[in-house]
Amino acid sequence: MVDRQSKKSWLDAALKALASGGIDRVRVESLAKNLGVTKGSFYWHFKDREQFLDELLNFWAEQSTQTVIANPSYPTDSTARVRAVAEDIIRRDLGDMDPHIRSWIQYDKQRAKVVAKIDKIRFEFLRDLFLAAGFSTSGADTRAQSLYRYALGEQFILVKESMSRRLQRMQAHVDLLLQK
Amino acid sequence: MVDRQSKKSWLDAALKALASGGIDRVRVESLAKNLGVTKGSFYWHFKDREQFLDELLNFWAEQSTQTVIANPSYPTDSTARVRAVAEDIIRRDLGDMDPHIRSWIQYDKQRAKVVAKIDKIRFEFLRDLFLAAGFSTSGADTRAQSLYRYALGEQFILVKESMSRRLQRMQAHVDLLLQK
DNA sequence: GCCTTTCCATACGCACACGTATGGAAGTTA
DNA sequence: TAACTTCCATACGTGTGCGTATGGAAAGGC
Repeated sequence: MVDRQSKKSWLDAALKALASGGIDRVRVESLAKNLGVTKGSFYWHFKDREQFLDELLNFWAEQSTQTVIANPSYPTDSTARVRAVAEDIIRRDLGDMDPHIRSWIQYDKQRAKVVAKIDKIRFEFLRDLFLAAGFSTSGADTRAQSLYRYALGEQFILVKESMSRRLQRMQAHVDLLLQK
Repeated sequence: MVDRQSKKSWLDAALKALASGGIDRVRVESLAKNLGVTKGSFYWHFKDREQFLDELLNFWAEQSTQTVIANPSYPTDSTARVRAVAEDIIRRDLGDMDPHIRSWIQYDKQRAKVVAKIDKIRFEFLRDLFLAAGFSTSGADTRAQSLYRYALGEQFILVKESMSRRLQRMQAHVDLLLQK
């Protein structure tokens, strides 16, 4: 038994390729080469490339809801929580794969629905943070939207800065959001 | 003289194709079909697809600096100007082509430099607005960054809302930024 | 009216990537 | 050990899109 592949190994390789050069680099023969096998393996595990991409999106969606939301180590103080989450968002780049996924599904209405759901879940998570921090329904709503758009914008801005500066900026932004 | 093509007509067609389905739909034979000619025309006007894409990016860059910045009809009152610009950003989707361009050049470091310059120009424009509105250097800086990231995030968020609601949200965001 | 330049059509070769067909090796079960 | 399942290699057909070569039509200069 030398190097048998599973579905997961293909999906992992695909995520890596996606992050390196976009969906255009997620090619079955290319992935096969990276894994040290041939297409034969791919077409045994998956029907075709389209179905594979569907699984890839779901694969990402699952592990992205797990990471962003469920972090038990956030502080209990409500405003401190907001700050901690904001820092977390920058540190892990909102999940790291996010811009690649978004660029990919931008022209695919069907697959965009999956990402829209993720957006909704994340937004509600952020909104609840602001609600807990004592803001009104509409106040929490706009603040959560501001924060989420900021996080998205952060990924597509092309004037890249150092991590410390980005963290600093995010905290300055949160300062604005937390004013009463 | 029946339907002679110019460089510009190719570039216009390319922008349209780019907006409709991303850079993957910018194909010479496809564009030729849309224009009612054959590849022969393309390869007379352009060396190859790569050089064409370079020209396309510059083509966009020129007309995007013109539109966003130079609008003489903005109000003279400094905070009213901020609001007017913010509304303008939403209304014209930060130039409309922006998300398509960004998705395209995301994996192309060379071409990304062009977009980075645009980012810089726009940011400085926004920062000057906040400076004029009486904020300190660092205060104007973070506010301009917040606003620009908001604008970028707006383009990639997948929970699409109505224009009126988006305008309303943006104004609420500006309210936060303009607090003293 | 000829000649040159401008612009495009047609036809071809080529590379890449998908999907399929088929056989076979390695492991599993009986 | 024989049969069967799991997984992959090899080889092939096909479509798509790039780039090139060549010829020709239309327009303008002389």
